Amino acid sequence: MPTETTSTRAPSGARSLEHPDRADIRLADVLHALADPMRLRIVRVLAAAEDELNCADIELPVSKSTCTHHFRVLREHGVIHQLYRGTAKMNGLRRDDLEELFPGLVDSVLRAADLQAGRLGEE
Amino acid sequence: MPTETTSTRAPSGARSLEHPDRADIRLADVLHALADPMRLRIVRVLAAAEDELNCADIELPVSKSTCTHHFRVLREHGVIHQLYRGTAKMNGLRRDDLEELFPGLVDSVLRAADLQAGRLGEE
DNA sequence: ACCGTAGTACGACGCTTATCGTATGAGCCT
DNA sequence: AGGCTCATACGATAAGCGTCGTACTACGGT
Repeated sequence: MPTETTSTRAPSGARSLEHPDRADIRLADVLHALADPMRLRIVRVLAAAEDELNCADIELPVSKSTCTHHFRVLREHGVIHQLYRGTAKMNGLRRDDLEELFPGLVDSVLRAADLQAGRLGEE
Repeated sequence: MPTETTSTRAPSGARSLEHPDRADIRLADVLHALADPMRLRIVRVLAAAEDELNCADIELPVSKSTCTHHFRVLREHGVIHQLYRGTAKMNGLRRDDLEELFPGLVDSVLRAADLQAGRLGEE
């Protein structure tokens, strides 16, 4: 595809991101997504925030590409949803879907993370 | 070591296994341990059993060495405890420790696994 | 029309992991 | 004592993952 740029696969206005249907979210995948310290950190920040957050709003000690990678893992495993708004990409927890599928799971993980952070003297 | 057989490193009577102290158990490690389908299966069986279980009591579609591997991961990450009884090795969930560290976490994971199994028509 | 900013794509690298097979060790039973 | 069974140790192998840097795309503002 030499000269054409927009017809490659672009749908319409906003770029679209692939999200798994609720029914396709697997427990092992969710646990795996949460098992990484960096991603757990992202999820904690997202859970604490009222609104959806920009990727860059979450400070992480990793490069931008690595950051993209972690957000994608979270999205593809059904933990967060993402959508483009202008040049930014907004992120939010899929609380409703997860609560419906695995009642109480996310809350207990977040609570466990809080408790452990307190125990270890972090925040 | 040609002729010597027993002095290689054998301690005393019962072989001893390394377990992490409760304070050293990390949430990310526990989640990681539970994120594998095979190990989640082991944990579910262990949770359903009243008594401690022999390794071989849990049927897994993997080789024996792989089985040993998964049990060790669960033990080293603080999810189960193991002890030798005669020729067998008994396994049990570290329910108390985990409940103290991460209240409700194990229960919600087990419940989530049950729900998902029901949804997928397995058991 | 241009540039800057936000994020992606892609390839690379090193480490971890899930799996296996075979050989070995530890304890029970006859 | 000898054999049986449960489980380990030790490679080996192949796949996956976290990380990075650089090059690229997509929007929005001036």
